[in-house]
Order: sequence, then structure tokens, then C-alpha cells
Amino acid sequence: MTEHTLPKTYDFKATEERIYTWWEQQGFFRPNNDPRNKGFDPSKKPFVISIPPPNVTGELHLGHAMFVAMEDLMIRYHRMKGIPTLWVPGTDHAGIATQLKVEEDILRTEEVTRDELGREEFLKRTWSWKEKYHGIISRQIRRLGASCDWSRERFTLDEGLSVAVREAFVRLYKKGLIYRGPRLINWSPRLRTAVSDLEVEYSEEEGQLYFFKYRIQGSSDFIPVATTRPETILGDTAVAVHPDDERYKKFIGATALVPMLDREIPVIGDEYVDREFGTGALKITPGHDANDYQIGARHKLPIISVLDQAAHITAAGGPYAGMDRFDARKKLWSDMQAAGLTIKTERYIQRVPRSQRGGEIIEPMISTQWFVTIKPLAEPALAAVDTGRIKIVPEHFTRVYRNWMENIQDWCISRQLWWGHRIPVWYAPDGSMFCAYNEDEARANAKQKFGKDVELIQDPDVLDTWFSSGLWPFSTLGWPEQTADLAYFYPTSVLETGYDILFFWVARMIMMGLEFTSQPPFHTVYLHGLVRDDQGRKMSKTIGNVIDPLEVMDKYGTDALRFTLLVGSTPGQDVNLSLEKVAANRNFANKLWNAGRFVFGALAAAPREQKANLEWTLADAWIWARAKQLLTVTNRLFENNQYGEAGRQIYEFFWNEFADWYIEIAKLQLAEGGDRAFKTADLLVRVLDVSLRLLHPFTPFVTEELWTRLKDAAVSHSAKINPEKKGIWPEALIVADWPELIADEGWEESTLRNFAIFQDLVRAVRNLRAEKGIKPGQKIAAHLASQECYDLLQQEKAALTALAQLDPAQLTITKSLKERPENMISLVSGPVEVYFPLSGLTNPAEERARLERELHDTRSQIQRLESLLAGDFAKRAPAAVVEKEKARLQGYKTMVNSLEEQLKK
RNA sequence: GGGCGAGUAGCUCAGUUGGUUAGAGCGCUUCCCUUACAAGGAAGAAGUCGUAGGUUCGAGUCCUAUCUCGCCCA
Repeated sequence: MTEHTLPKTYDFKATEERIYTWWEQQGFFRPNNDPRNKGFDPSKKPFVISIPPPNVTGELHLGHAMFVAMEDLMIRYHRMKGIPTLWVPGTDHAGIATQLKVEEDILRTEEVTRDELGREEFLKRTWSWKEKYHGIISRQIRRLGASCDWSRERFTLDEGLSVAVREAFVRLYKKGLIYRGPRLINWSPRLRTAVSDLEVEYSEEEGQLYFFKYRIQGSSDFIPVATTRPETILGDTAVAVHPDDERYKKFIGATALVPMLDREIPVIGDEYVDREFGTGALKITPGHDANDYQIGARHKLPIISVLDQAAHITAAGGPYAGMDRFDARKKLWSDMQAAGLTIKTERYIQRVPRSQRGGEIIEPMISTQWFVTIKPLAEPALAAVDTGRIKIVPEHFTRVYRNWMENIQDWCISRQLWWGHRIPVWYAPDGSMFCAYNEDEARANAKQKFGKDVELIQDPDVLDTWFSSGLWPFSTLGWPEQTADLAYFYPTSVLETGYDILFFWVARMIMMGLEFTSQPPFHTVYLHGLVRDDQGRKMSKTIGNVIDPLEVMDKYGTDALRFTLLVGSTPGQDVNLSLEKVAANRNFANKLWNAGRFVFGALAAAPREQKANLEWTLADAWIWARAKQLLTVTNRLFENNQYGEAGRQIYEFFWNEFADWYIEIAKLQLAEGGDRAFKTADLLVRVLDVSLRLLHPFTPFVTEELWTRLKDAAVSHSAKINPEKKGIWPEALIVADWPELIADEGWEESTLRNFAIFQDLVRAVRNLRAEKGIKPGQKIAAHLASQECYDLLQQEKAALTALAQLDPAQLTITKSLKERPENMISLVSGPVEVYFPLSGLTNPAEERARLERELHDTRSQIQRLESLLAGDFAKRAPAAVVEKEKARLQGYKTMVNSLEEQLKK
């Protein structure tokens, strides 16, 4: 295989699917130490992630791309470290979201509603929907390169997980932590279901503040009151004023009359009332407002529900009964106007509660629902984080978590939906409840209680989807069964997800995990940011700025998308994705590809073995020293979850050092042939190998493809060229060893210093060439003089002439100059003086000015350093830091001498 | 009202035990189709790191105050 057989650009389309299929077929995604297999060793500690299960609603978005990229990176890294690694995939039934989709679908295709279809038929439709979209979403997750163990895939509604949900419910029920009762909850009138506090989003919207009169019975007085929702007037059961309010306190104890209904309600005093807001008096509707509900409880006020499940006015609304909530608002207000009870309306920005799904306005209302008593669960969950048993990355989310946990409210878990886990409670005709694992058990219990068989009806409601998601880390491993998987893989290691579901999901998993398994379900929570558009706006269909990951992958490849998401982000920080960035990273993949092509070609042309073992050249030693530094740095960054920074470091090493400098010099070394070519090819292979290993977790496809080719090329060429310590190339990069740290051997520091001098010199010459407009191909004569770097310059002569385009026949190197050359352009690069006999291009005045500018800059540096070293710095700073500055000062002094000499002529 | 985050080059962002000359990509200027790569190469311009104090030999990095923007919760 030579570079000629490889296309000039990396063709991800021809690569990704083939490689993924191969990985999966080879079984690389399964843990290398598996309780299912013989020879299993339970003492090896595994690394485990449970996937945040995507909804089976069928849309792949960048949030999925983000978590797959992050988690796959962690999984691949640990797998390469040889740790038994398991990534459990799965999907979520997503009760409300999926049910909505299916309802839309059957309405469109069959023109029926779910009520017309009936529960059983509807569920059949939903299951077939699930089959279809589960297939789509899992294919897309694969497309992103996810190396999860598909043999362990789970679905929140599958049999095992349903058992887990019932188990959890029954246990909490028996423990008295689940109760049922009428409470003020958030109601979605369109979906006809309760939703939890977290499922309500508040948006600032312009509305009206309606000012009206609350007449006082038996007088002509009235209390002015303002409201944003006039229809709730029908459910008022008090008017409240501040007890110290001079305007209104005389009315406390009086009776007010509800407009249009003339229902009698008390005027009460309560310090909750904000005297500054509105009129300073408050109408109290305990049945439809959370704050009013509290006040109502304090004052033992009756609760009136004026809205039914469809948000139509109930009989309690008298003449308005049956009207839609918004129609009733208009009608009531116009009636009040006619009755002279209104004062005015004002434009007002209010916080409107809207459903997270569907966006309709949520109504707080009284409803009988199931709740989890949350405090006993929240306290240990908070402690687990506070004591460090669970670490949250980035750390500042710990405070967000605490803030929420400390103010947590009971969790409404019942949903009036069909798609989900049915609540395992049965009712006898007399209303008594039987909570059981199944109907048979409930019957048995009922029989015991009543002494005979009675008819039982199961609660029609299903559980909040997050109830089952909360069990995910252990239910996917078999809980409540004590399976081998559960014993070995639980607790899991890292939970990785977006910070937007910290409360929804992460907090609930911690609570449930501690409650049911007595262990934190994972030791680390890694939260990534949200993916936004290139201007930092949330992606939304309305703005039309949604980026479809599938399109991005079609255009630039999976690796480019993954690398962009991984490297463009910092833990917990939102990432603004732009296609330009993805394109840039596509270019990086291509750079890898072409560097690979070069190495393959070099290898093919190199001797198959060496006669004698040559010393490394400066460039050889340099790139290896840098590779070793890179290993140290990336290792530290990986251990600190700084994956993005690690990726950037590898990128810069590969492009700016390996490709830009080492490969250019390697070309010369290869051209020498013989042992030098062998040695160079060997090192090219080693550095490419290390780079591909480090990059594999970021860009798995292009690295696997290149590495396989590298392996093939090396194996077919020479057994002597092999970077593996064991001497055997691993089967695939995905299961190759993560590079081990290599200790310094003492030579590295001077190598790095010398190569930096070399680079500076090359850059200085290139700079001057550009400034003087010398054609790139034109080789020029030069004279170099340096006392301390004479040997270095001699040694690097070939590389220097090649990279700086000097004419080797007209290059002289001396330790010093006896005489200043006439009519030359000169420059100083660190310890090296450079002269170019470019008489045609010299302009003495210009040259002088340039050198003087240099001299001035250098002197000011010297001044700065001298005063620095004269002060407390020299005494207090660490010796190494001081030494560094002293050396720098020395360098500047040498330069000043050189510059002064050059200016003398 | 409570909590959290951000403000660094024209744009989008890195910069984690504080180390003295602050980086990248894109964009911009000049040049180059050189046999790995024009999805490329070389050179260059461009930032008083929001503001004001403080700690320190030393602050983009730590502390305090403040301004602006954003998010979460009530």
C-alpha cells in the first residue's frame, strides 16, 4: 500500500459505516470482563455508564450528538486503558411526548382520537410507533459512533423495567412515602393530565392587569383589587389586605361580595399581601393559585374549583358554567363593566405557566393525584453530594443541586395518560386501595380483607416517565433481581448528561438509587452544556436555526461533528455550534489522513531493517520529547475531566508540530536513505501511532481507519517497526492500549531549547524573506555566526537550508565574525547573527532603522528583567522561575551585543 | 427576591494547583497549486483579558465592590 493508492482526501462516507459494523461484529463494544463469560473476574473494577435514554419520539438532535460524543469518549478512553467497560444503551418511552406524537399521527392518518380508539387499541398503535422510532433513533446513535453494548439494550417499558417500576412503587407505598390525595397541582387542559412542577415553564408575556371593585356588604364601600386572570374571580373565597394597611385594615372581618355571583366571602388580613403591588389588596382563589392555596390553608378558607379538566367553567361559576376559560374571562369582564364593577385595565408583563410539552397554558387546580413524600429521599441525596460520595463536574452545579434539594416539594407522579407504567393500585367497590405487584396479589389481599372475592379496578393512571427513568442505572442491570450484571456493574461510574435535566433526572436517580440500593448510583455526575447556534441562541423551530446533526454528518462526517462538540466546549458551559467550526474540524480529519498518507509512503520507501542503530537527530528527539509531554498533559486533563482541553492540545501537537515541522524535516532524513531513513520511518510510525491512540476517543472513525492502514503497512513492511511494547499490533485501535506515560530521561530539556532556537531562526529568515519579497523558490546565500550555537548550526545545516530556503553552497557558519560584512542585510535571532548578501535589496537607512527598532525592544526587555530580578521577585519566587528569567535576560544581553555590533558598521 | 454562570483579537471561543512575551478556529493583509494535504503551505496585522479596588515578588487566573448579558428557582 502506498500513498498513491489512497485518495487525497479522507472519504468518511466510505469509512464510517463499514468500521462501525466491523467493531460491533467483533464484539468490541462488550466489556472485556463480562459476568456472562467464562473466566470472569469479579475483582476487576469496571467503568460503567448508563446512557441517558433518548425518547422514542424519533428525532435525533444535537443534544444526543453531544452526549454520545462525551460518553463515547469516556468509554473509549477507559476501554483503551484496559478497564472492563460497559455502556448500557436504551430508550425512554417518554409518556407525554410520545402519546402526543401518536395522537397527532392517528388523527392525521386515521382521523380518530385516542378516546375513539380506546385504550387498548391506542396502546397497540403506540407500541408499533415505538418499534419504528426506536429503530430510527438507535441507528442514529450508532451513526454517531456510540460504542455501547447493544446486547444489553433496554427500554423503560420493557418487561424487566416494568417489574422494577412496580417494585419501586410498592416499596415506597409500603414505607408510607407514596400517598394519594387532592392537592393543588399543575393541570394541562389539552392533555388532560397533571404534570409536575418541573414540567411547567414560565414565560414572560404581555397580558393585562384588570382592576375592579370588591363591594363590601351592607355599605357602599368597595375594595379595589387587581388580577391577571379575571375568570378566577368566580372561585374567590376571600379578599386579603395587609393588616397594617391604613387604607384597608378597617375592612378586615367585613364581608365582600363576589362580582356577578354575589357570593359572600370574608375580608381577611394577611402579611403576605404586598401593599405596593396593584391596588394593595388581593383576591384569594385557593382552588386555582399556589400562593392563594397557602393563604387559604392558613385561614381555613373553603376551596372552590371553577375550572374542570378541560378548563371549562364548572357549575360553581353560575351563569358562566360550561364556558371556555378565556371566553369566560371576556364575558365576565364585560358583564362586570356593565355592572359598573370595573375600574380599569393596564398592560402588564406577567409570568405565564406553560406546558413543557405543547406549550399550552397550565392551570393550577385541585385534583386527586399520587405523590411521593420527597423529604426523606432528598435528605440522603443531598448528603451524598455534600459528603463527596457523588462528585458533580463542574463543581459549581453542586450549589445548584443543593439549592433545589433544600427547597424540594412533594413530587406529583400520576399522569392521566395511557402510555406508561400503570399505577399498581387496585380499588375495591368501597374505595379501599390495594397496592400490589400484580392483580393476583391485589385480589388475594382484597380477599383477605373482605373475606371474599370482590371486584377490583386498577387505577387508570400511569406514572410520570421520570419515575422509571429514576431507576435507570440499576433497573437496566436487572434490579430488583440480584443479577450478575447488577452485582458487577452497579454502582455505575459516571452519569453524563446536560445540566438542563439535573433536577428531572439526575437528582431523582440519586434519590432512587440511595433508597433502593443503599448506594449512590454513580460516583461522578458530568454535566455538559447546551448546544446553541453560532450566535448563542437556543435552537428553535420558530427561529429556524435548528441544526440537524444528520445533515452535519452527511456534509462533514461524524468525526468532525464529534470533535467540534468535544473540543468546542468546557464542562457545564454552553457550546455555540457553527458549521464553520465543523468544517475546520473536517479539515483536521483530512490533515490526519494526509499525514497518514505521508507516513505510509515513507514506510514503503524505507529499508526493512537497520544496519546500525543511529542516534536520533535533533528533530527526532524533539518530536518525541513533545509527544511525551503531550502524554503527560493529556493524561492529567483526562483525569480531571478536561476533555476539551485535551483535544485541543492533541490537535495543536499534531498539526503545528508533527505535521508542520517534524514531517518537513523527516522528508530530508528519509531522503538520506539507509539507517537514517529507517530510523525516521520508525519514529514517524511511533508518533502517528501515539497521536491516533490519543485522538481515538474524539474521532474514532478516521483514527481507526488510519491506524488499521498503519498497522497493515507496518506489518507487511517490517517486523522491526512496531511501536507496541509487546511487539504485537493489537487487533484494532478501539481495543489498543492507551499510551503509557514515559518518564523523562534528562535529555529533553536541552533538546526542546535547541529546537526552539532552530525554529526561531527558521522563522526569522522566513520573515525576512517575506519582508524583502524574495520568491519562495529562490535559494539565498547566508552567513550565520554564533558562539554558543555553532555546533547546533553545523549539525542542523541541512534542515536549516531546506526549511529556510537557503543555498547550501553559499552558506557559511562561523563562531564569530572577524569583520563586519559590507552591504548586507543582517538580523539577530536569539543567540544567532544572520547576514544576507542581498546587495540589490538593501536600503541602508531602512536596515538601520529596523535594527534600531530591534535594539530598542531588546533593551527594554532587559530593563524590565533587570528591575524584576533586582526586586523581591528574586528572593521570593521559586528558584526555577527565577532561573528561567535570568536565562532569558542573558539571551537578551547576547542579542543586544550582536545588534550593537551590527549597527557599528 | 434567592441561586448560578458569562463578559479575553472583527466574530465564536480556549486558557484548573497564580509564574511574568495571553492562544485557537473563522475572518482580514501579502505571497505560494513545492512530489502528504489548496479541506493546503509561509509570513503578517489585530487584544490596557467589562470597570474599580485589594491580596501577592507576580493576577486573565484569587478576594471585594460594581456594571452589562444570560440561565435556573420562587
